[in-house]
Amino acid sequence: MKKRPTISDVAHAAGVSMMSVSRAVNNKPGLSEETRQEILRIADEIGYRPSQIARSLATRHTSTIGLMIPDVANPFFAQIARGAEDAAYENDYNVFLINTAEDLEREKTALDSLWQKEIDGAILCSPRLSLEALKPYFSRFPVTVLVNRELDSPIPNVATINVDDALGTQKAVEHLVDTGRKRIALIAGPETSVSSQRRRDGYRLGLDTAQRIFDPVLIESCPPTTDGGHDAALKLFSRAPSVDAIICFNDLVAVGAMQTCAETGWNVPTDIAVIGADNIPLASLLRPALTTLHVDQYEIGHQASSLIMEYLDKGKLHQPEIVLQPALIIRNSG
Amino acid sequence: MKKRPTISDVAHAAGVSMMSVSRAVNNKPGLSEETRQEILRIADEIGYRPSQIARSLATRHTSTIGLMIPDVANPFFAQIARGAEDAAYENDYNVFLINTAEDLEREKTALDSLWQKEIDGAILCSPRLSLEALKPYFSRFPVTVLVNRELDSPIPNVATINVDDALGTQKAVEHLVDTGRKRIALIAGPETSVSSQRRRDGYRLGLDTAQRIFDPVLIESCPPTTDGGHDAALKLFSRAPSVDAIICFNDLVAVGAMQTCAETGWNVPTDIAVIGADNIPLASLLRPALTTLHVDQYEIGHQASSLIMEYLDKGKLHQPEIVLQPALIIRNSG
DNA sequence: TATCTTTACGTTAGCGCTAACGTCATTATA
DNA sequence: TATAATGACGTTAGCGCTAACGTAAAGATA
Repeated sequence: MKKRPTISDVAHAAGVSMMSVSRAVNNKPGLSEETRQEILRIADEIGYRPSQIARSLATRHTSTIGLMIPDVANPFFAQIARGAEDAAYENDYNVFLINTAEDLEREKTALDSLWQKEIDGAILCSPRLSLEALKPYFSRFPVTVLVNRELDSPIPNVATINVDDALGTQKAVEHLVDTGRKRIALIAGPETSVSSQRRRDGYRLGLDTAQRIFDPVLIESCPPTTDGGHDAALKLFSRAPSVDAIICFNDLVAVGAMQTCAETGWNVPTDIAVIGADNIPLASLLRPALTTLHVDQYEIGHQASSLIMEYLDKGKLHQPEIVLQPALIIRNSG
Repeated sequence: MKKRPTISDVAHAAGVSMMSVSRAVNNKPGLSEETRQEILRIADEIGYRPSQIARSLATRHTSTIGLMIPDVANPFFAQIARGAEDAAYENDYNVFLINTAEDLEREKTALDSLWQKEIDGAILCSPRLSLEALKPYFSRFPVTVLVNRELDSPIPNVATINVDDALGTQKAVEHLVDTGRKRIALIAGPETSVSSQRRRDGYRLGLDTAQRIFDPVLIESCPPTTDGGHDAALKLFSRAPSVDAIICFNDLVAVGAMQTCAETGWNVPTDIAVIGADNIPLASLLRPALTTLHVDQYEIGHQASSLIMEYLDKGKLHQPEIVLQPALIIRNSG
C-alpha cells in the first residue's frame, strides 16, 4: 500500500502552511482565489485526500449516521437503508449500517459500537431492547430517530417514526366490507409485537364502524412468516369454515394463507379474499396478485436521515413524531 | 449530550497513568492483574468507552471493512452484506456499507469515501468501473476483494470471488435433457454482462455434451427483470413455438417468462419447463415452485470478509481466486 | 498623517489515543 | 555480593487534522 499523502505533504509542495491547505480543501474563506486554486491543483496532483479520522478527531464530528436494523436481508429494512443512505448522501453524510440479527445481545453490541464510532446521529429500527436499556444511548448520541417504536414521554433529541398500522387494518376491513365479505378474519402476527396490537385495534375499529359484531374466533396469532401464515389459516379454517376474507399480518403470512387456501380447494378471490401488508416485491408477482397495505419504507429511511441532519443543522427537531399512513393497494386477491 | 469520558478521566479517577488504562482496556500485558481489574472497574463505573477515532488515528488502522454494493434492496447483495458482516463481527471488525445505486459516478464517490475513511480492506461487489479506474484503489486499500469480477493479472493484495455461471447453466441444460426436453432455450440477460456471457458458454457446452445442435434462435437477451423476462419469452415463443424449456438469466426473468407462459396458455411444467437462477426467496413461494440455480450469497460475503481478515492477519492471501459452484435446486417448474 | 479595517495568510495548541522508550523496584543468576 | 533480567508501571511524542488566535501588509476612513 502506498503511503497516504498528508496535509503537510501538500503544504510543503505548495509552499504554504497546513492551514492554507485546510482552508482550500474545506472551501473556507480566508484565501485568495488564486492560492486556493493552486493548492487544490497541487493537492490533486499528489493525490491527497483528507483523512476522515484525523478530521473527525479535530472537529468532534464524523459526518456519519448510524443505522441499526434487524436484518438487511429483509426487504422491508433494506428499503429503509436505501432511503436513509440516499438522504445522507445528498448532504455528504455517510451511513454506518449494523445488523442486529434480531439478537438482543448483538443489539447492545451494535449500540456500543455506534457509540465508540462517535456517530453524529442514530436511526434505530425496531429496537428490541427495553426503553430503559435504550434511554442511556439517547444521551450518548447527539440525536436519535426511533423507527417503529414509541416513547413514553418526549425527549428533546429523540424523534420517532411510526406506521399507523391500526388505520391500515381499518382500511382493509372497510374495503372487504364494501366488497361484500361477511366473515372477515385477522391473522395478527406475533402476540407480543406492538405492531400486531395496533392491527388488532384497527380490526375492531373497522368492524365497529361497519356495525359488524367482533368475533374472537376470527383472530389468530402466528409468527410473521409464510409457514406461520399457512398454519394459522389452517387453524382458522377448521374453527370457522364460513370465513370469506383474511387480513394478514404481512405479505409473507398472506402467501402462507393463500397456500392453505389452494390446498383446501378454495379459490382466491372468489371463495375467500386475502389481504397482506408491506407490499413486498413478491406481492405483485403472485397469481392472484396480492392486495396489500403499502407504506413507503424508503420514505421512512429518507425522513429519518433528514430529521437527523435537520437537528444537526438547526439544533432542534421540527417534527419529533412522524406517523406514516399506509395505503391499500388493491390487486386481485381481495 | 453528555460529555464523553476520556482515557485521561479514567486515569485520574484510578490514580494511574493513561498508558495503564490503555493497557487495561486493550488487554495488553504489562499490568498486574489486580491493577487491571481495578482500572476496568473504574472505567466501567464512569462509563468510559474508547474513542474509535482517536484509536484509529494513533494505530493507523480502523477495524473496519468497506463493502461497496450496487443495491442493498436487492436480496442477492443483501445476503452478501449479511455474510460479510457476520464474519467481520466474529473478529471484532465492522463493516461500512455503501450503495452505488448502480451509478458510475456514485461508485467513484463511494470508493473515495472508503479511501477517506481509511478502511482496512474493501469488498467491491460487481463494480462497473473499468479495471483501469479500479486499479489505483488496489494500492490505496490495504487489501481488496473483488466479487463477480475478474482480474487480468494477479495482484498480491487483491482477491476475487466469482460464481461459475457457465457450470450452473450447463447443469441446468443437463437436467432438462435428462428429463426429456427437446428444444431448450436460453434467456441470457444483458448482453454486456460478464455473467451473461458465461451462461451462454455453459449453455453451448451443455448442448454439446448432450450432442444436441445449438440453435441461435433459441437465445434471447433481456434486461435482468421480470418485464425483461416476460418480453423475451414472448419473442422467443413467436420465433420458436416448439420450445419446451427455458433457462433464465435469473429468477426475476423466470417469473416474467412464467407469466408469459400463463398468458399463452402453456402449462408449466407440463408444456414447458422454466429454470431460474439465484434462488431468491420468492422462488420457493411461486406456484409452481421455481427450479433454480443456487449460490450461497451469504457464503460469498462471509468468505470475502474472511479473506480480508486473513490478509490483515497473515499478510498474504492464501486463496486469491475463489470460484463458487452453483447447485441446481429442483422444484416443480422444470 | 494617524488610526482602523480588512484580507490573506501563518502559528500554536490540542482532539484522544497508543508505540516506543524510560525508570525504578524486585527477583534471578553468576 | 555484584550484575543482569524481569515486571510494573510512567513519560514523551506524534498520528493528521482544525479552532482559535496572531500578524503583517494593503486599503479605507477621519
